[in-house]
Amino acid sequence: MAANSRVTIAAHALAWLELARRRGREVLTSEEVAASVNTNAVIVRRSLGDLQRAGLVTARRGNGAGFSLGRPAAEITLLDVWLAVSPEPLLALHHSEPNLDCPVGRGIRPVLTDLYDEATDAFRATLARRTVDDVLERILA
Amino acid sequence: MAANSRVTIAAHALAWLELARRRGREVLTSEEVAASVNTNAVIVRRSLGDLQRAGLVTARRGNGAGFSLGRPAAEITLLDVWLAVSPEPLLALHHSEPNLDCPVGRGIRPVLTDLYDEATDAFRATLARRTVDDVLERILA
DNA sequence: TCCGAACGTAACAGAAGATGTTGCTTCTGA
DNA sequence: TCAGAAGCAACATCTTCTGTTACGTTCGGA
Repeated sequence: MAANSRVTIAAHALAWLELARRRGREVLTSEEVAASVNTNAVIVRRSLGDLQRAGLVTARRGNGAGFSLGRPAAEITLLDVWLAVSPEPLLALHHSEPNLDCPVGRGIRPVLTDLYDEATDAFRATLARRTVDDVLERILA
Repeated sequence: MAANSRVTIAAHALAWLELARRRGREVLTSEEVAASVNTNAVIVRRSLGDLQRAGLVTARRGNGAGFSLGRPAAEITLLDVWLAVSPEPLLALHHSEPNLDCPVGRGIRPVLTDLYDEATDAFRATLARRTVDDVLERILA
């Protein structure tokens, strides 16, 4: 399958929550977010559920319920979003253990793990420099 | 599915080809590579086929055939490998077009594309600093 | 205290991709 | 010509993602 689009859905929802907030609407329902993202409300609730667990949004239940930002949009980085919704590493090791009788098979996994971590750290550091506020400002520019 | 392991398979195969070369074996069959990676020979041929198209290995057919490195291991970076085998972007945009009646839906895609490209470039730059030779040296260290 | 709106979540289906397997074709050196 | 090995297509299986329905849960307000 293609890379998953969870970061995109989450970033879209957060930017939309921030824009609504600026317009005086502190709370949006999953239906309202889903209408902008063009997906199902359950997908949004799942995604925002991840963000809630990470403290990026708050969810109110009951009558008049919905989601709102858990902290200022300028203090939510794309790295926060990525960590909240992306459990998978960018690159995977072997599915089945390599042949340990071969020097390469015996030693390659920690080596690749280190190298993949280096690259992933660079990826994360770049995401950490951009916030939901940046995203919205660029959209409105 | 989890992130794919094609880069891992390819890097493993290349490191093994280089080690074999140092030991005096210029050519390995897909069966021999598969034995080290612990997978099927067809998987190896598919993977090395990608690398061949990128010029990283050469394949000889016929009797006594097999694969060998297309250029020195110190001149094959992990970025070369990644580009040869990874067609998918690290982060995907929306599966279905967002709602264009919403300001966020209308403007978010190019913004996220730019931000994802930034992060992906950082990831690539890190991979570009490591070669197959580095991988093998670390394995043997 | 009850009701309704909306979140939380489980269950399921469909689509797509990755891996693995078999079998056949093609190439080429000996 | 022959045998070994790559190339390649077809298929099965497994997993993940997305989408959908359904139902339980929570809580403000009448």
